[in-house]
Amino acid sequence: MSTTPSQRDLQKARTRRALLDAGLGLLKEQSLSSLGLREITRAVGISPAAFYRHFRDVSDLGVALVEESLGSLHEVIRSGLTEHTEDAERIDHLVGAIAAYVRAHPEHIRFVASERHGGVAAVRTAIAAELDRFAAEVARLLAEDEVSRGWSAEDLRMLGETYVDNMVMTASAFLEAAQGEGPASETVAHTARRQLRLISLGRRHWTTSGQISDA
Amino acid sequence: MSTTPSQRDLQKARTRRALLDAGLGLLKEQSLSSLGLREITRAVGISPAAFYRHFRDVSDLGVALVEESLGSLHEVIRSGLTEHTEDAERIDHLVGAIAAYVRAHPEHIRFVASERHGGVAAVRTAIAAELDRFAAEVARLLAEDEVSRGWSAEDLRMLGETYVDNMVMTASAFLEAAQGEGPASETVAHTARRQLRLISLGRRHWTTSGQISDA
DNA sequence: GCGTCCGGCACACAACTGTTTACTGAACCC
DNA sequence: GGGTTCAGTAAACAGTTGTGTGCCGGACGC
Repeated sequence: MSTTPSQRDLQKARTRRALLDAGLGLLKEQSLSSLGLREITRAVGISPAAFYRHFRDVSDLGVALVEESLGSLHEVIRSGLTEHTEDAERIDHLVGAIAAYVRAHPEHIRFVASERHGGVAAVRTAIAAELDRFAAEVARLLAEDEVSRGWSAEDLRMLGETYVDNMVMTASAFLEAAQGEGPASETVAHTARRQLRLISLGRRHWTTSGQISDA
Repeated sequence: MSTTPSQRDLQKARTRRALLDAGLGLLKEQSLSSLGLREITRAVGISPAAFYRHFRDVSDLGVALVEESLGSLHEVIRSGLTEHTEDAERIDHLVGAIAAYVRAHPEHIRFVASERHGGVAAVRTAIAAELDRFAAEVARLLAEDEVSRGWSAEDLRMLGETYVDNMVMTASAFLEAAQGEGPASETVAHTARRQLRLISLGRRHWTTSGQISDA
C-alpha cells in the first residue's frame, strides 16, 4: 500500500531523473571522475546549488546510476536462461538478448563498462557488488541443468563468473560495434556465440575433480 | 648503429620518464580524463609549460603509457605458452606469470584495465589495437598445438580473444586482491586456473563445424 | 486560511584549470 | 670560442570548478 506521491514529490523525482539522464549523457565523452557538478546542472537547466537537494556528490549520483543500469538486466538474463534448455538455442537467445539490451540502453552499458575499473571507488564497489549478485544468480540457474550434476558450489560459482565476465565483454563489444569503433555487430555476435559454445563444451566434459579428461 | 645520446637527450628522456611515472602514480586515484596537466608537472617539479616539450596533450601521454604497459607483456606470454605443452602445467605457469606481472607492474595493469573502456578515445583505441595484436599472437601460438588440427583461422582467432579476455580479467582481479578490494589472491588464481581448464576442455572437444558434440 | 516545508535561485568565494608569451642559460656543433 | 638549439621558466590570460549563504515562492498539512 503506497501513499500517493504529492505534487512536490513528483517534481522532485522529475528533476532527479533529469540529473541522472544528463549525467549519463555527459558520460559518453568522459569518465565519472572528471564529470563536473556544474556541468550536469547546466545541462539540466537548474542552478548548481540545487544539485545538493538530490545528491551529496557526483559520485553519489554515480552509485545511483549503477543500480539503474544493472537492475533491469537480472530479469532479462533469468528469462534467457530458463526459457530454453537446449544449448545451441539457449546461446542464440542469450546473445540476442544482450544485443537487444545494448541497443536499448547503450549509455547504461557504457557507464558500467568504463566505471567498473574506473577512478571512483564507491562506484567501483557498487558495480562489483552488483555483478557478484549476478554471478551468483547465474550459478543458481545453471545448477538446475542436468549437466551440473555433482558440481561443487565452488565450481558452479566459477562457471557463473565465467558467464558474467563473458557477457560483460560481449556487451561492451556490441557497444563499440554500434559506434563503429570495432568489428561489426554480426561479427561480435558470431564470436560471442562460439565463445559460449566453447564454455558449454568445457562444461559438458568437466570432471568434478577438475582434471582434464582425455578425448 | 645508434649514435650515442647527448647529455641533453639524456636529460630530456629523464624528465619524460618522470612525467610518465608521475602520471601513472596519479592515476591510482582517478582516471585519465580527469588528470590535470598541472597536476602532473607539479608532481614532477617542473613548470606547466615544460609539459609541452614532451607531450602535446595529457591524452598523448596516455597513449605513450599504453605501449609501455602492454609492450613487455608479449614476451611473458610467449614464453609461458611455448615452454610447456601439457595443459595443466601450461595453465599453472600462465596464471603464475600473470600474477607475477601484476605484482611487478601494478600501476600499469590498473591503467590498462581502467582506460580500456575509459573516456579518452585515443587511449581506448591504442589499447584495443594492442590487445588485438595480442590476441592474434596467442592464436598463432595455439595453432601449433596438435589439438588445433583442422581449426579455421576464424575459430583460432576467437580462441585467442577468449584467452586474452580471460587474462585481462584475471590480471585485474589479481590487482583488486592486492589492494584488498576483492577475493584473496589465491582464490583468484584458483578460479583463473579452473576457467582456463574449462576453456581447454571446450577446445579439446571442439568440432570444426561448431556443433556441440554429445558426451 | 495560515504557518511550515523545501526545491530552486542568485551571488560570492577562493582555488584551480589549459595555454600563450617572451625569456634564460646551459649544452651543443663546427 | 661563438652562434645556435632547446628544455625549462615566470607571468599573465580568461574560464572553470565545488561549495556556502541567504532568500524566494509555491505546494503542503492542518
